[in-house]
Amino acid sequence: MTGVVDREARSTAEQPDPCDLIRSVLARVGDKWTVVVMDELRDGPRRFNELRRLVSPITQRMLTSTLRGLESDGLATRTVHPTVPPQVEYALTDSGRALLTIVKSVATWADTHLDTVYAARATLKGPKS
Amino acid sequence: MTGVVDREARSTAEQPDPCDLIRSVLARVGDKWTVVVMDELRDGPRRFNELRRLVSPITQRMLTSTLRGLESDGLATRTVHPTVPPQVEYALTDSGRALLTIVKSVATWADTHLDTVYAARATLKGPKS
DNA sequence: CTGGATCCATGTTGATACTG
DNA sequence: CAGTATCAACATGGATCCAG
Repeated sequence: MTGVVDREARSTAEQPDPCDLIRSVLARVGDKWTVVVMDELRDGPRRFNELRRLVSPITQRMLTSTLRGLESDGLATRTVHPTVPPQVEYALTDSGRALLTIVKSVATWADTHLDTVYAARATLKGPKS
Repeated sequence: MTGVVDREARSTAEQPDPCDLIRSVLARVGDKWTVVVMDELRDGPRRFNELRRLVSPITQRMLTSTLRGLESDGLATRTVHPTVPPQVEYALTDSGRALLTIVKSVATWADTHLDTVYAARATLKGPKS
């Protein structure tokens, strides 16, 4: 990532390392469920089981852990409504929304370069030896 | 990813599923080494052990596997020079370069939202109970 | 309804040694 | 130089059961 983020620029609040953060973000959007969940939050807040249904075959454990991940990076918020039965709403933050936009540009990239990718994969499989 | 890629649009060459491809790309850039390696290829071709040194504590096994991954998605090329000792050069393709650009926008995002992320992480750790 | 806790199968990574 | 092969450590995800 040289040249992308000035590692020594920010004066005092020198947290771990910007590069680590970048990697952790990439790892997060690279995991199995995060992006799908974020995408389901694009139109507004969703409740836990609502997401569970929308994201189809995700397990509770994974949904919980995915949401905790989003929350812990400030990409989504968790709002508990003290009703009975309990209701919990999740919503994207502005940060999350901004990141989702970037992720969608990856989707666009994929769409644009479909041929390249499949061609490359096919070549490695069996170019007729 | 609803709305990003029209799942049914492309007529005949219906490979697996664009969504799968998107996920596989996200997973690739989300892994530990891919982006770092790509970034080292940004200024031109590099040889195997050259990359090995540049990417510091990467193991041969991981470098090989990372490069194979890039190659298999058409993000980088592998050129063998039949000299002795053998020389192998890796270079980004145009696709790879385009993807790297997008990834760098994630880096920019991270830089912009540093505060949000760290604040969220700190909040989850110990908001003074 | 929301989610914590546990167990377990599987995949991924690193260390190390060996090869054309 | 540029890999491959093997094995062990670890992380990840799913299934299941329990609880506020």
